[in-house]
Formats: sequence, C-alpha cells, structure tokens
Amino acid sequence: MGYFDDDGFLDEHIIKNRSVLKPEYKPEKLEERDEELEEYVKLLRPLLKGWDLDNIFLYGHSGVGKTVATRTLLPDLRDTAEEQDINVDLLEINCSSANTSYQSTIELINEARSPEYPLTTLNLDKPELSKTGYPAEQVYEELFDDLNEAADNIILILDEVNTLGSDSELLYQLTRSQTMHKLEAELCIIGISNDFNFRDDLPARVKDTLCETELHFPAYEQNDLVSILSRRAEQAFYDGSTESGVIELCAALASRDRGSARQAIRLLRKAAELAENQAVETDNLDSITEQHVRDAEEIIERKLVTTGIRNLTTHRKYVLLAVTNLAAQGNTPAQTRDIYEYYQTVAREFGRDPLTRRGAHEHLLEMCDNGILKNVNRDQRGRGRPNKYKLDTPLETVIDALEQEEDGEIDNLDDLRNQADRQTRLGE
DNA sequence: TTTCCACAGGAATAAAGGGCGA
DNA sequence: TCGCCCTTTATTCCTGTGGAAA
Repeated sequence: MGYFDDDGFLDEHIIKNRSVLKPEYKPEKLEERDEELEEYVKLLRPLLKGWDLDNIFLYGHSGVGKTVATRTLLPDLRDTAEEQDINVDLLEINCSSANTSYQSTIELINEARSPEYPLTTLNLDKPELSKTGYPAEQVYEELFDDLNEAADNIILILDEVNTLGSDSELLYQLTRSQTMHKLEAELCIIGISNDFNFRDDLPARVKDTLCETELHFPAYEQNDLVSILSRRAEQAFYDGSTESGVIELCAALASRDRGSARQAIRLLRKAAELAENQAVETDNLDSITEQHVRDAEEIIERKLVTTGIRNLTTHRKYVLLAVTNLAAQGNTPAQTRDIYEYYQTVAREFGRDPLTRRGAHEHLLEMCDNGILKNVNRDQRGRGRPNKYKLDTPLETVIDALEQEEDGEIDNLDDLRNQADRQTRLGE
C-alpha cells in the first residue's frame, strides 16, 4: 500500500473552494470600504480629464485594504484612460523587501525592466541590475532614463514606504525630479504606509511635495469583519460547515488586535484546515468549531514567533537566550545592564566574543520592533531612563523555537524548560 | 540647587563582504 | 586583478537626561 493511497483525504468535508481564503484572492468588489474607495476615486479621476494628479499618501494598519484598493482602482483607471487616448504606466514595489532607498531604486528599475510585470506597459529591453555595486548617482539616473521611456503619465506605487525609515533619498530624488522637471512624463507617487508618524519623520524638503493629499483607511470594525468573513465563508465552505459563533470569534480576535481583514481571513482558513483534517481522521465531524479557531490562533502565533526567531542573527539569538534565561528565573522585566551581563556569559559559552554594550542594546531594540521582546518602559523611553525588557511571547514558545534551531547550536534547553515550569508552579 | 553617575541613543567611523567595470 | 562603490554589522565617542546624594 502506498503512502498516498486514498484514505478519504481527497474527500471534501468542509472546504469546497480554498482559493477565496488565500491572501492573493481579489474580491470583485472591495468589501466594507465604500467611503474610502469613493475618496480615492475622486483623487484619481482628474487624470481622465488630462490633468496632473497630486501625490497621494495612504495611511492605515496592515490588512485594512490600502494595497487592495490601489490594485483594484489603478488598473481600472489605466484602462479607462487608454480608451480616451491617455497613456498611463503603473509601477509598483514593496519597499519592505529592500529596506534602503538604494535597493528600492534598483527594485523599481528591475520591475520596470521585467517583461512579466503585470501592471506596466513598459517593455524595456535592458538587463536587470544586481543588488549592489553601482554608484548611487548612476542608479537614480538609470531610473529616470527608464521612466523617460514610459508613457506620458506614470503612477509610482511605493507600498510599505515607511520601512525606508529615515532613509528618504529615493523619495527626495523622486520629488526633486518632479520639481526640477527632470522627467518628461507626469509622475504621480502613491505612498502606502502602515506607520501614521511616517510623514512627521520626513525631511521638510520631501514632506511638502510628497504628502500633497492624504487618505486614511481606518481599522475594520468587528461588524465589518463579520460581514467580510460571512461572504467568504459562503463561497469557501459547504452549507452548515461553520458552527454558530465561529465567524464572530474570528472577527473578534482580529478586531481586538489590529482590525485586519487579512488576519481574520487567515484565522478562518487555518481553523477550516484543522477542522477538515480532523474530519478526515475521525470521519464523523464536518464543521468548524470555536475550539478550531482558538487552536488556529495559537498555531499562527507560534509559527510567526518560530519564523521570527529562526531568522535572527547569531548574537541576536544569544541576547534572546539571555532574556529567556532571566524570564525562566522570574527575573524579567530586566534592565539592559542585567541582560547584557547574562548575554556576555552566553556568548562566551558558545565560544564567541560578546558584542559591546551598544551593539547588544541595538539587538534588544530590534527584537522589540519585531514583537519578540517588549520594552515595558517604552512610554518613558529616552536618555537617562533605564529600559526594561521582557518576552513578548510565551516562554514555552520561545524555548520551542530556540530548540528547533537548524544549526543545532543552541541545545540542552531542558534546564531552561524545568526552570520555567518551576516558575509557573510558583506563580500558581 | 548642584553635582555626580548610570544610562540611552545619535553620529561618525571601521571592517568585511560582494558586484561591477577597466 | 584591482579599485571603486555599495551594504551590513559593529565599535567608539560623545551628549543629553533622570535620579540620587550632598
């Protein structure tokens, strides 16, 4: 008998259409965002009269529809414009994969040169650039050369533009090209940001030009999420596959966090998969329960932490191990000084020279940004005030993730687990 | 009120690694 | 192969701040 012989796995019990729950699924109409779409359309419509567009800045937490709205409206705008003999090229990148202006610019150039890119009518017969090695000035010149070969109107979408942080060189070059008329085409920049303070951190030279018009996407209310999930569930599942309260629970959990539709749908999908697998195994269950949702939430959270920890650099893992040890002893929140002392011991145990206080401190801050640690004095953070850190994820989850290290460098975490157990019992 | 100390964090700089072009 | 230019990671130096002690 083969491993993949049919044991009932191929029978569908709950899910009839998985694709509507996938992140890349695009609904025919963006749900529960009528007002925002209406505003967005108003901002884009002048193009159809042949007028220049203002630069637009979209704000809102992740999963509230900023990118989907952009990807829904802009191709439609381009097609409508073309019917009126107005040429439009669309170019989109996600700045988070690049991190710096330099790399984002190279990514923009490579997108523009990529023949498969679905949004643009540009078809430049030029080789793609490597990620490094060119003088910055040359990179910006190549970008403008490419854009000068595009349509009369170019709309540049910079998704997650806030991840560029304080490195605003790309934004400066783009806004400068507008004010100095370095481009023959009319350029409209659409910046999409998850960070509401991003605008404030921009230098004045960029801010005034770039943030001409702003559009805010508020977090979804719980009722909105219930409507969205209900519609998806109707398409995705067989009738009667969700017990009452399941949709509401998914919506409540997502709304409690950041009001993200993406998060709510991911939760429902995972819960459905758990129920489907259980149905195959037991052959007598055919609905998603609230327990499936709670299990799904734990699995998703665990996976996020595990992936995050796996991607940490060596010294960052040692810093985390130091905090984890202190947590297992019940000594967190701990001050930077105490964590640093413990970290030095850990690094030496692994035969590495410890970093300086400043370097280790930087790793602590980074892990706070990643949601692995939490600075409990964050509100009063600043010079002269000691920071205190604790784990921002369950201790057991962190120990599990450290134990799963691919290189096997960090092992023998049983002592840590025993200490953690003792602390838990003491707490009880 | 002043002084001193511990601390966080900014800025400048160095080292190592990688790609490109001559 | 070498020099140039970039990135990332880390160090060193320094300054501003909060809080305790004098």
